[in-house]
Amino acid sequence: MTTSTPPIQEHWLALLQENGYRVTGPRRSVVEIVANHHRALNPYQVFELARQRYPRLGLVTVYRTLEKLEALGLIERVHQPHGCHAYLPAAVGHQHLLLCQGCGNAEYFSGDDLDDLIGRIAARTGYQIKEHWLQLFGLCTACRAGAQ
Amino acid sequence: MTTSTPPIQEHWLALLQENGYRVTGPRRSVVEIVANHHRALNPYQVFELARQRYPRLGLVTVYRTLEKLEALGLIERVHQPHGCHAYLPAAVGHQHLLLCQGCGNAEYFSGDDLDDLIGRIAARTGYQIKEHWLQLFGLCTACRAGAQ
DNA sequence: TCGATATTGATAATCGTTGTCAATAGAAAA
DNA sequence: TTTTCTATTGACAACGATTATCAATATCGA
Repeated sequence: MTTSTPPIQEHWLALLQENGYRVTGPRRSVVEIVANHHRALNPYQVFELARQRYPRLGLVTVYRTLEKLEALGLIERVHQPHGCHAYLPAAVGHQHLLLCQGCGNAEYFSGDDLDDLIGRIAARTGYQIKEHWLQLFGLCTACRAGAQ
Repeated sequence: MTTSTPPIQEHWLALLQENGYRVTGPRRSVVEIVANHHRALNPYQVFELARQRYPRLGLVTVYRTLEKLEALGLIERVHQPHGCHAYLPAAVGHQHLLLCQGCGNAEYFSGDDLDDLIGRIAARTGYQIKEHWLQLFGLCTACRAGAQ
């Protein structure tokens, strides 16, 4: 039996390659961490985790890699009450975030139903609404059970 | 004719007083700026504006005053794509933000209608949802007309 | 295998924010 | 009013997070 590499990770590395970037050891380690986590990680957290794979890794390289991944639309910044510099694999299409306040787990959901609300607000205020942010915070099933 | 001081400002100063804080020149200048602006201002912007009223004002005092105003629930932090450290006079009750991408103007609106959506997501995901953030971005009437 | 050059890590520089402290000023009491 | 206590102030230093610099290194096409 062979341990297969998660496809997301390979996709990201291929995309870096296709865009003229080199695929290096440090970048592999960063991609591996961010692509396979379900919770928002800030640059230092990524550094600490990725360093276990690639011990010579420098923090600066983490910043630079995250910058490129964000530019390619592979990750996106998450705003939270405590810190606005954590990243998650980007959603497919336009989705919203559901964050667990217990374990930090993040899930996307699609909330198309906002159109009505947005239409009403637009009509009431005269604004032309171009974008919206919606995020829900709560406790996931596991944390509800555990944190009783 | 007497130029009357806006009531919000007086209310804030009174509340500072009631909570055992002293009402000082520097604080007056900060309160005057934040209480009377319709757009989110970061500490340095507050500093620059308030300094016009009270030239000896120090930046550190702005930070400390904003801290107190936030603790008293008089202002709240606004998260935006470019910067998460700007403040606005707090909403009355639970409201959402509508921000103009042109002039930066900020308005609150109530979006009670989210209950349905939140209920659906809770049912679908098993999460117990405790909080939510909703922000709309767009162009206000004036900016729509001007920025043609 | 080689070579051009993108990338790296170490270091320094910068920015925004918070801590320190003597001087000052608010406000209650005399 | 004047006095007195002490919260508050601004200047300065310290700090953490992020960005710039640069010689050494590693990638990947030739």
